[in-house]
Amino acid sequence: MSTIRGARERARIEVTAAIKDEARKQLAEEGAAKLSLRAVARELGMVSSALYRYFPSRDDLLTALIVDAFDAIGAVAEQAAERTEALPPAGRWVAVACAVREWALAHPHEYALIYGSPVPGYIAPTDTVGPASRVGLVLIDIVRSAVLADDLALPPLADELRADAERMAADFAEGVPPEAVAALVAAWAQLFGLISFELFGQFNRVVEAREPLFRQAAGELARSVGLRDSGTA
Amino acid sequence: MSTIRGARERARIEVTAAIKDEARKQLAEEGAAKLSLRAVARELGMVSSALYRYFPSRDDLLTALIVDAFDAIGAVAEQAAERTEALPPAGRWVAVACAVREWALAHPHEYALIYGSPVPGYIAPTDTVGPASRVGLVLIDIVRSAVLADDLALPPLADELRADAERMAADFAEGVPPEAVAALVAAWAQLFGLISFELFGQFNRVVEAREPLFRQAAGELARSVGLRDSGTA
DNA sequence: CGAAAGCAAGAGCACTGCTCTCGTTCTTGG
DNA sequence: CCAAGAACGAGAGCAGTGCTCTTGCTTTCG
Repeated sequence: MSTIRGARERARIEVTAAIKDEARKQLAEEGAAKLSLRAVARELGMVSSALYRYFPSRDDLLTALIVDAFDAIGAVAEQAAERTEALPPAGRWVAVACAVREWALAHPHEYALIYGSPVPGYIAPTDTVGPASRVGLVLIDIVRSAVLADDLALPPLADELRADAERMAADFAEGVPPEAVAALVAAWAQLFGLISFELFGQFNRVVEAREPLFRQAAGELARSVGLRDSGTA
Repeated sequence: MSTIRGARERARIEVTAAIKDEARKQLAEEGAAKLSLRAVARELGMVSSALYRYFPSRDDLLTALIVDAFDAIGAVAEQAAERTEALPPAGRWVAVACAVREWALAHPHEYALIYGSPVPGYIAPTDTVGPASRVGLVLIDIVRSAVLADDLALPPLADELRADAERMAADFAEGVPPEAVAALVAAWAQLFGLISFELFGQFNRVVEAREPLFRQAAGELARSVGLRDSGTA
């Protein structure tokens, strides 16, 4: 599959990429709200209606950017995990968290696009769920690789939570005990809460030492999912 | 101050309130992106230009809604804290957290307005910082009221964080030890991370038992700031 | 009472997303 | 190989937006 049949198909791929690049550029400069199809077309030297041959609507363009952003932040997380494979799990956890945070700081508008308020009538197309889960899967993997070596003492689960935690474990975190899965999902959300507060201005006039605070909190989150600082393996 | 001088002034207040109400209604239905000045004016039976006598721009209208939303969620938090004054601190913490979450679930678009991605060129007018800090102040108060009775064992702070934590304690959390202040600020962000993930769809197809998960995580966050479950007031 | 300030209305500008039509160009099956 | 058909870019146009400016009317107040 994906063999390029002719000049037309090749051109289509290139133009599609050019549109996304220009859109990403405008997104980085002005934010999603100011992203204008007409401005993108103008900058590319084509007329606005021509753009609809490639994206059926503005929302579809945004969706494409969303998928790309999820993939980018997912790739960053995966790379950080690979790069630190030798480290103890808690260290890997913090490394992944810091990598994600740094990507967010470097691409604030793209981060806002995927972890801020859903922009349009917030449909969540099915093609976003795959890329969207990559960061989470990295965190799960780190915990999974550690859970065998470490007998963890996690807080017991309430009954209503236990059943769902077992389902989650079966669904996407096989081999991880339910207590850890529940803590993991919560820690996942909390990690992005820290990043969002920093990025969206909630820490303005409050926190100055943001990187140290993030490291400290990420380290505590690692503990909360059962990773010990002096973890063996 | 604030004595109503005449019919004109009284009318101005009423019209301003009517505009905000209609805007809030449209915000709740369609979200901030779709909020249209012209539609608000239309619904109110006036012409769009007349609206500019009351709000100099669309962003100013949004800012007014933001302030109101911060006040509303702050009031909810304060009420929850008052209502549970007799409970042990950890219980109050969870009660406040749940109250905030429930307000968010009931007013998703208003929540997105204040804790989602900053909508316009994200200026943060000075008149928003007061209302914005009310929830945080409630949490600080709970910890402060408990810190005397409980000798807490919190993780030590890194050097770069310690200085800032001491500054924060002096600035807005007098009487709370720096370890608790750092944990508090992080827990504050993490709390809203949990709410945002649930509200913005990140938990779709992942977490089903969201309320139990939130309670569990909020309880752990209470522990993380030094509040014991069996705390003796 | 009359000047001044506050107000609503309307027209208008520049911009947006999106649709439709019309020639042109490339692709492909008979 | 060439004609039918699909893909494409350009342009005009529609409905909607935020915002400005001018024009009269009404309320306020010296």
